[in-house]
Amino acid sequence: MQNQPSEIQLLRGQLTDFLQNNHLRKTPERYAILEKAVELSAHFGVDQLYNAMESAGYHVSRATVYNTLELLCEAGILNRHLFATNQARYEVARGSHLHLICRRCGAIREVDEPDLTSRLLSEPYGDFIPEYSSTIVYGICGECQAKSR
Amino acid sequence: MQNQPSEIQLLRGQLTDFLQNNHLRKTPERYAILEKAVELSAHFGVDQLYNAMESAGYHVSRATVYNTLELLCEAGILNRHLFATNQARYEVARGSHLHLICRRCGAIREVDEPDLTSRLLSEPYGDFIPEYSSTIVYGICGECQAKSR
DNA sequence: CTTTCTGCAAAAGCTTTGCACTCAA
DNA sequence: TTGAGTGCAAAGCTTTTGCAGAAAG
Repeated sequence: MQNQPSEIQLLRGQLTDFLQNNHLRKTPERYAILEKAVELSAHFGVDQLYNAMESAGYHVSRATVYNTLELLCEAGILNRHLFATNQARYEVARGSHLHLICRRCGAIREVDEPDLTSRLLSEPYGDFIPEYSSTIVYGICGECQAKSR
Repeated sequence: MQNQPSEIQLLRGQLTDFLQNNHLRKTPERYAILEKAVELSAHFGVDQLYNAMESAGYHVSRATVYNTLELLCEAGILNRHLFATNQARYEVARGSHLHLICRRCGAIREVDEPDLTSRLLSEPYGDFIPEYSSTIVYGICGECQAKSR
């Protein structure tokens, strides 16, 4: 009897397929970055990933991090979001949820919304091919309301 | 019989109310920037507004543009979005729609979605007070598909 | 008159780019 | 062997900040 493959195993396979199909190279950096991306909590930024890898004693250049994260998006493994700040945030593409962003402090909260993504992606948009969606509700979080009182 | 007030008249009034309620000053720059913001097509960037004002012979500093656009968001007159680029985009807060963004060329297309906004804003989010929403569907536009063939 | 707001320029932060070197195929 | 990929550092953009001067109330 075989074990169920873990998420990271599936994602590694997904990356391998993507690289092969597109005649791209399977470099150790690409797999290492995928590994850390999955390990980090949701909505990580480039710097966060970079620092996490440094701390783990695995050095890659910032340029490679940028390149690889874009590649992982291209492969459909990660989604790229821009929330209140001008710093790109990434998350593993899974689940259907929206993001609550506080306009004051930038705090991000995730709210499950089971049908939202599939509904947005299944609509007809003419010749535009939808890939993933990003829904943000901007407002003020409880903590910041308390502060301004 | 009185004429219906135009949108810009309503918005000027909205700005005046906001400034008075918050004990802020009614400077000519603030009204001039509001004017241009409404005049510009949807999804304008800071630079676009700045240049438009220069062309019109009305000089304001970039810092003032930044400050005022934030103030107009605070007043609920504009909404601020971050699409694929790291350049903030603003639009007059009206209608309920989502945005299709091409991951290749960054083209923005607006699609009406009558109930989306009200649905997102009326949901219960605990102590988070929702103000406005931003829904983006990322994908590849028809033009870019044609190019890569 | 006082304090907020504006203008200017410098600084800061994220991302991209160019080039030499490395290594996957 | 060879060209895609990586590392490093510099450059590029957008946005923020600090301070002196202008002007709203």
